[in-house]
This record gives sequence, structure tokens and C-alpha cells, in this order.
Amino acid sequence: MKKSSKSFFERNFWKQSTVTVAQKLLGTFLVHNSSEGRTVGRIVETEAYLSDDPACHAARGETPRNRVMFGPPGHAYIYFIYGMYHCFNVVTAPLGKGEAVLIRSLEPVEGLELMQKRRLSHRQRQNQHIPEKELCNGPGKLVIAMGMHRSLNGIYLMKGPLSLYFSKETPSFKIKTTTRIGIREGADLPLRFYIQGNPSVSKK
DNA sequence: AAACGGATGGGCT
DNA sequence: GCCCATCCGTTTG
Repeated sequence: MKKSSKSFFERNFWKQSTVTVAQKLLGTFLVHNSSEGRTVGRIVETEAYLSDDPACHAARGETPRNRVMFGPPGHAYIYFIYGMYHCFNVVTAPLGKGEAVLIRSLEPVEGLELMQKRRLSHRQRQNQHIPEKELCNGPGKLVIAMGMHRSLNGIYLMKGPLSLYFSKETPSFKIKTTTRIGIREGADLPLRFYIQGNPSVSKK
């Protein structure tokens, strides 16, 4: 049996606080290799969900749905919302705490035609063109464009079909901080982060 | 340009 | 039965 060891970087990245991870995920690349093809997006907008935060799914304890939030960090938490969409999160906290980072938008990098095809097939008017900056500028949209589905819930994101790739260079962008979008409770907390000036961000 | 409401179904009290 | 970490087409000013 082969010994699997995580890199120094990998081991330490996931030890950081959820807010720090939410900020440091900005600029990293999300890659999905599916049977349809390969799509790549650069993360440009995130939100942190904390264990003592009323908006967090894990705030009221473990249930079948939020189970993977209580597992080890670096895994995918994908859940079904509004009867039609899914949201993709990265589990962050140390084992048992129940925290995650919602990925809210990506800048399309590779496989734009496939993204276009997938997005259009989920719409009524299909003979239109979706502008590049609107392909992945929302949590539901990016899940469709990247071809993710619930079967990826719980997978580890550092190897396998859905993976994160960190840039070696120090980021040159500015991070903007705001309140989170689409929630009722905890609406005043400054836990949304995005790359300032990036056209793929969902909302200013 | 902004505001509004319908679609649509699982999760939880 | 109500709530939702959304999106889109339509209506309104």
C-alpha cells in the first residue's frame, strides 16, 4: 500500500481560519474534468460561513444535509437550493467545527464553449449568447457552467476530477469586503470577499 | 436600470 | 407548511 502524504503547503493552508481561507481562495483556479470536457475558472468572489453564524447551515448542529461541513477541510460541500440550483462550497474549519466558504463567482478561463452550452440548456430562450462575464457570475450559474452535480458532494479538492490549483505568485489584486448576498440572518456581517474591479463578480 | 414575481423541490420545525 | 447562501423573463419608471 502506498503512503499518501500531503504537501507542506496543502497541510498548512487548511489550518487557517475560514475568513483567511475565503480571502486566500481568491485568485485560485477551479478545474473540473468531466466526460463532457474540461472547464477551468478562477475564483473571484467568496463568502465565509462560520459555526457561530445564524446564516450558516451548520449553526444548529449536524444533519444529513450538512454532514460534510463537519468533516475535514478541503472537501466539497454541494447542496440543493430553491428547487433548481446547487451551491458549491469548500469545507474549511478543523474537523468538527462546521464551517465553509461559498464560491460565488468565477472568471472563465478554459472550456468557455462548454460553459456556454451547459448554461443555455438550463434556459428557456436557448438561441442567445451569454456574455463571457456572465457565464459564472453567481453561485448557481458557476455550478451549471462547470458541470458539477451532487455526486461530487464530499470529495477532496486537491486531487481527482474537481480540483483547486493555487497560484505561486503573490496576488496583485485588491480584495473588497462587503456583507453577504441573499441571506436574512447574519446579513450585516462583513464576510463576502471579491477581487476589486473584476468583471465576473456577481454584484458590486 | 431597477424592481418584481414565478419556477421548483428538499430540508427542517 | 414555511423557508431557502438563486436565476430569469417581464414589467415598470
